[in-house]
Amino acid sequence: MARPKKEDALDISRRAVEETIRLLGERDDFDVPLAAVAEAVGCTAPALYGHFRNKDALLRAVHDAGFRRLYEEKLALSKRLRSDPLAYLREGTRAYVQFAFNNPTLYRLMFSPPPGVAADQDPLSSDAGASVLELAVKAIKACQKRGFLPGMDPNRYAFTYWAAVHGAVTLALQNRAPGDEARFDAAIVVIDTLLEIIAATAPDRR
Amino acid sequence: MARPKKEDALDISRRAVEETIRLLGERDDFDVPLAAVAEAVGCTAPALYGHFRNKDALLRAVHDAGFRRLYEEKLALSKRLRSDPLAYLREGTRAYVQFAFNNPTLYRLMFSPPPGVAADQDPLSSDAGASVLELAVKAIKACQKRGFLPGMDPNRYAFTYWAAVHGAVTLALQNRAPGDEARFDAAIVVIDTLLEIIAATAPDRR
DNA sequence: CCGCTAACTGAATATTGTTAAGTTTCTTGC
DNA sequence: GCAAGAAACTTAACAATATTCAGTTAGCGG
Repeated sequence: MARPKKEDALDISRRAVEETIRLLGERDDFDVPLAAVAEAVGCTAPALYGHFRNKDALLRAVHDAGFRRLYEEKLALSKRLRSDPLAYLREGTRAYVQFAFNNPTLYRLMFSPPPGVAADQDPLSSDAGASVLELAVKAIKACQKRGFLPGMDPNRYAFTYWAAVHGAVTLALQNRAPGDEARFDAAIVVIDTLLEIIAATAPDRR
Repeated sequence: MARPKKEDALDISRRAVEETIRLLGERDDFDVPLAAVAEAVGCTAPALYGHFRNKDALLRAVHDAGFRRLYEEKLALSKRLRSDPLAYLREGTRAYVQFAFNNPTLYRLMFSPPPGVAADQDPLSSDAGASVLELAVKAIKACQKRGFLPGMDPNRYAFTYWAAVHGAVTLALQNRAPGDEARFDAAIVVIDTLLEIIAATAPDRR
């Protein structure tokens, strides 16, 4: 009873990541047992150690795959809305929030990972999170070309913008949003507030 | 070998929380073994079950104690700087960031707790986090009395402000801050950017 | 057809949260 | 004072789960 029919090695690790993401969608913490992942993939737990050094390595792969998904979703948007920077910023941010609410546990794994998962990650250069920030920087720069946020350092402002959105998302997911609005709305309100501020920085057009 | 000398029940659960906070300071995840807490307190692991229903309940107590500490630190500041709202906002935010960097694991437990710890927490009314937000609302209102942020909804703006600071802190702690500055500086820059924006909303005094 | 390697399996081990049963100390009614 | 009962802890047992180990089988080069 070893070596089933014939299984592509790449296939099994790719499927392990996919199934883990799926299983994360069904629970609210990321302590998914390795045995559950193995069963979903169709093997036993120790078999996974042939593809990942340990559980943290598997979760790190999931973490990275999450950033790739998020990046690709946002990239698709930017192609559609290249012409209107402010609309792209709004819709891109909404897509970001939507992603977080659609995959709350995955989002938590991506941004508040247990340290074993995030460990030894290069300060941020080779990290998938960097490319997400890059998108924000591009969006801010595009807004500046239309006259918004004149004279501001785009990197600095993009990081502040991203921090606000990310903070609102995590607070809302944690149910720490104020008022009686639904949690999702609380995050949307933050976006609207930020966009109002940016819009107010436009040069007068009177 | 049971029932040592005489131990106040309140004393042991208070010390369990304190020792857990201390132990959290020595590690970067919150999987501190119950046995370690028990040894620090001076009892065995099962003894803790007389004071907390389970480990999650202990961590929830730690979570709440963290908010109380944060709240008290900020409250002390507000008494000293009541006269200058913008300075209070700046210093209070710096104290907030300082707290997060001084107690990174505790901060993560407070704001990204495993769901078992945060569970059944009233939407937010009876939560200690609400009082922290209250401080932000008061600070924003005080700023408005001095002419800043005219006409804005203070609750909405306070939440956005808090979200930005919280987001910057978590991103910085996760080493996802951009550029080559130290992580702490990255969070400070966000504060400065936010304060610049608020200052720019003041009515002209020319 | 033979050995060799890769890749997986079942069983074993270690850690850790939790429960069970027993024991000692304190308290309280008499 | 003292016996009965409750309180609060102990040690031992249990359960879940990550990880390791030794064995076994499938495919492949000769």
